[in-house]
Amino acid sequence: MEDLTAKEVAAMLNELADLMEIKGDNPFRIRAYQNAARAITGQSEKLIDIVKDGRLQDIKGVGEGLAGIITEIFETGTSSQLEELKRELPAGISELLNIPGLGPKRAHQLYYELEINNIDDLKLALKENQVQTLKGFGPKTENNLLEALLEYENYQGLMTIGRADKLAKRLEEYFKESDGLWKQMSFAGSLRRRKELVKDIDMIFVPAEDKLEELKDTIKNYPESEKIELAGDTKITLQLENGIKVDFRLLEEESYPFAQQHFTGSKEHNVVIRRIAKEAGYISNEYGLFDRETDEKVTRINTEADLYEFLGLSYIIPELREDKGEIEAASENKLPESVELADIKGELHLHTRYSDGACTIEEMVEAAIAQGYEYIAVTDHSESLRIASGLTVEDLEEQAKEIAEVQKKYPDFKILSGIEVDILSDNNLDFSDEVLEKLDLVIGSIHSGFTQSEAEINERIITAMENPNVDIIAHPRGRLLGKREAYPVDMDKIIKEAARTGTALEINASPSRLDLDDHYAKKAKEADVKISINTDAHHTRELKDMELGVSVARRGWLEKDDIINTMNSDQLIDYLNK
DNA sequence: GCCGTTTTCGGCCCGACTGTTTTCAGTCG
Repeated sequence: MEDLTAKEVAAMLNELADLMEIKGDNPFRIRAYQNAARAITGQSEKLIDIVKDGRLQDIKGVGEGLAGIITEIFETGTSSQLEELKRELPAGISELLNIPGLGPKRAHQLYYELEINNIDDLKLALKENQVQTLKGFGPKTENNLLEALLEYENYQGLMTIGRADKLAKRLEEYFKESDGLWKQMSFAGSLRRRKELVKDIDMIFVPAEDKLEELKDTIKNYPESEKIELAGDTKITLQLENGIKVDFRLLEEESYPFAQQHFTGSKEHNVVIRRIAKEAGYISNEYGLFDRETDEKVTRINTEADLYEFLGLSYIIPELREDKGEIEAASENKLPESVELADIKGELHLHTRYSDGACTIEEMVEAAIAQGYEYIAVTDHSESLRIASGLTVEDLEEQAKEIAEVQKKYPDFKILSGIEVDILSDNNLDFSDEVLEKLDLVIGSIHSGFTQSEAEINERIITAMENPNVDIIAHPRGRLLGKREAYPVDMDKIIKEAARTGTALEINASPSRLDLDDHYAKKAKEADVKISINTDAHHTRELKDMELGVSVARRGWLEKDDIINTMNSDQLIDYLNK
């Protein structure tokens, strides 16, 4: 039996689906493959265990056929169907589908009529005007595809939610200057669902009376826009620098709640919502909910919550709308009571000038108080992390004195003395137990030895968790979003051991980390592992990143009680002393 | 290929925009 993750198997099923699409297979069959790919990644159990027990068909979306394919992948490392398609279609062809405006039908034509089987071939053919000779293509399509291809080569990534938030803020400020032109304005899409990586930004507007045209012009004149991608009656797409797109939808006021729901997505969530509406005898779209017989609009829906209620569901927060079990839970009234930003009572991971932070202890305290917190833990780096001027034992004693001084000035606020201690490559911690014992809070983390094997890194983390002084493991996977992959680590094992040793795992809220992510945060909850949401702030302003960490927690179905820094300071101190 | 309080067949979400057509196909979200 091959050792594969659900994600790896899902990638194979999606590749199968892509190739089947290009070949021209039955679209419903293709969707079944895509659904199954998503369904297996949404499982909390390890996929290999489900396969071993022969329980694949218990997963909704996996029937006899796909269970066979998935089992075959585990037994042989691949699928004979996939291998056959790969023999039939060249390797680079599925990448063509990544170019905006180029879907399976056109890829099919390009391959079978012009023998184009990769991006480079396509670029050449477009430049030599061969593509416009195909049926259904013309000079405009050819030109659009060439532009899209060049953009794709230039920018093919997703932006982090942190970056998207900054763009969104500038958009919001721009449109607030012309607030007479609209009655409603909101963001939707994956930005509103708070996904860690966002492809584009979606905005919804209800224009003020007689201001539709003026609003459209204002949108088109957005100063950061490099190109108007498309502009219709109700929809405008702008392209900003680096190929980032912003979609605008303009609707009547009575459509607003439906549009919010519709454009927030996800697509998969909406497919199920519309099916439920259909089964109840309605058509659901961005304009309203309509009786299938009479075409009459349901008038008593004024908010998104009304819409969910009408369909027999409790309100589903945007962060959960991924069709990963939330609709079933909503129909049974079993949704989590999602943690909120206001539940967070303190910050347990931050840096000061003692190591690589930019601010003093007192400045961090002031900022935390301004944010409504009851406590912080000062957790600078330990000695061996020289790049971040890690503290020696003497520095740590020095710092303890300063903490005591500042504590006197702020009697109603609790300052915990802590450390972010390096878990060294030889499994040892950077400080002795004698040093660690004296501290209120110890965070263990890996900042070196990323090239070690998975077994070695597992062992490092597990050894650290077995040390009774270690309270939290920081950024457990070590990834930097869009920059560095996670080091090899078996998170299922780490979560199991965290439960056994009573160690909390961190959701690192820094926009470049978001580690744990929503997926593993959910798994941790299901294993009864406590979570600490920490910003790892190196500056007072970074304490505000907490919102991103809370979003990850909300996407991971976490509730207040799953998170240690929702406790008040007395409860937290009790918890840490246990 | 999956699914079932219309259950073993016959469905499978819905609409906007563009470019290509002359009533629509393809793509996207």
